[in-house]
Amino acid sequence: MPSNAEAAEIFRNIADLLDVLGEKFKPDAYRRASRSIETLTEDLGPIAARDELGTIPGVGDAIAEKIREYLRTGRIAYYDRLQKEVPPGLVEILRLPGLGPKTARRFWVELGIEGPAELADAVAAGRLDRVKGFGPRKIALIRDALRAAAAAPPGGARMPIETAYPVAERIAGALRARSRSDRVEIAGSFRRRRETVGDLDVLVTSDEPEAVFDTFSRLPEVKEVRLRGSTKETCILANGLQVDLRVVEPAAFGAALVYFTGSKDHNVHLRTIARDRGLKVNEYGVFRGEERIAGSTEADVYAALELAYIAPELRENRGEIEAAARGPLPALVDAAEIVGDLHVHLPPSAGPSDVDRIVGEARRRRLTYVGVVIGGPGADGTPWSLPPATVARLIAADDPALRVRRAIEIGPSATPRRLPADGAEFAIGRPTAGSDPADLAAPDGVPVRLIAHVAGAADERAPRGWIERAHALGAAVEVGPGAERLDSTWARHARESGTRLSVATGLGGPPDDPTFPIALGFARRAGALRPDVDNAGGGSTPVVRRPSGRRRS
DNA sequence: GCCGTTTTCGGCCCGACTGTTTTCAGTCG
Repeated sequence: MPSNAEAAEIFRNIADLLDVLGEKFKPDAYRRASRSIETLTEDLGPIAARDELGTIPGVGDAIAEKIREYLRTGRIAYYDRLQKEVPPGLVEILRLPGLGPKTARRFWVELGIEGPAELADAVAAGRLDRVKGFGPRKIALIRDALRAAAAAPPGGARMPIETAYPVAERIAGALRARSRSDRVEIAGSFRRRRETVGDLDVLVTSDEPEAVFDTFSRLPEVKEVRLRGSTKETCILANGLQVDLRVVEPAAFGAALVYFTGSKDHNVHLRTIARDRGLKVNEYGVFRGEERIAGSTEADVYAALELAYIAPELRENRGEIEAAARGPLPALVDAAEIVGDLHVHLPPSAGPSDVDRIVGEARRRRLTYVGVVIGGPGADGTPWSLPPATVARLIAADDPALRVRRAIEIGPSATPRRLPADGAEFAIGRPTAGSDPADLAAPDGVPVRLIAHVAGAADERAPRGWIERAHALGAAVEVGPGAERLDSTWARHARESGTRLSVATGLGGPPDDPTFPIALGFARRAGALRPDVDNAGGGSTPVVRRPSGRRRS
């Protein structure tokens, strides 16, 4: 089954192989095409069917033809040929930290080394000592890299943003509290809210870089300092994540934030625009000749390039720059606009005090309504419901400032029968393994307000049917923080089909629960505006479309 | 291999850091 991810990987591998062969510009061209394909919102198949492969940034005639070949046959002959030409071990050498194409090629051509094992033998035998350009430090670095690669599984794995978020926030918080730094911001794909992050780019303004580096290096999360200069430090965390910390002056903070937030292709496009306007842009600012004309804020940088501000979540070079050149972009849904959450869970054993905790937190967050799930099929499929005393406390908590509503969860194959459906005011559809969206229906008189998917549901990778069902029921689709359960894909499909989203708030979770910022970011990446979001305020969103004849509180 | 309100040919982002150097090459992001 051809996939965008696999095609992107093939083109990335082609770039590596061309690197080793000493090609100059082709590797970058293939990498650019690979990154474009990776961030596509649509499968390659339909794009090819419409004959629109050429509209993908970085894809020209030659790569379009290779994509068609891949879609047709599942293979690319050019790739197969390159793999025969270059020993596979050389690509492994290329992927060792600190070793690049030039070095790998020299090993191959000058020493006949074709893989990591032969390289290790050469190091051990001292064959590298006599080679020009290899001093003792370099050789030690190679030895370490080989040892690390042998000990660790093949690295480079990206981490789900949900996993990286708490540690990223802890680091940022520690830097804010313990150093004399004025501004601390985590940039990179983390700030763009990609589903996964490869590393963390932390940006700090301070007039004492050394003190910032000292604080950072001593954090308990930091396992190893890999390099340290006057403006930059690179560390490895205990969980394996790499963190690049940079200290910049306040006058350059906006420019640095743009630069290190990326994406790379967004930046390259910005520089092209700058050049067209007779300007230069780098991480220090926008320059006309020697004069810096912008740099302290991101808005200044975009304005100097005659562009409207572009939200980080949109910076993927998918047309956002062209749109910003035409005028202001529509405002994406904002954290302050989220006014409620209809899908708050309490465990079946929860008591009245748990209700108070949830309600208190909802008030602190200035929400105007919450829906609490009082029953549904449990993880094992058997029905459960909250104890009557807890439900009574829920009803009592309802007041004009915070409307509290009761929900039940339903699934097509496991519609609960022994639930207090009597007290439920709306239902939340929950896809279950192997179930058919068409079968999803709530008990009589109970409106379905939301369809929320959970990890492990069989159809979560093919959400279209569920989103269509939500659309037909007039329900919203919940967006959560799960990279692996493809929440951001759900958000994109829902948005493209005009189905409303609901942003999960993580209400009731632990203090460092990343649910809300990530779910919100996924919605924003999908281009969601306030009217697209069911739980974003604006006055037009009734909490529940209530069946007629019901009590009103 | 891609791309074009300077171009269909001749460019291709740009700066920090490291190691090995007597002024620079390679790697990384």
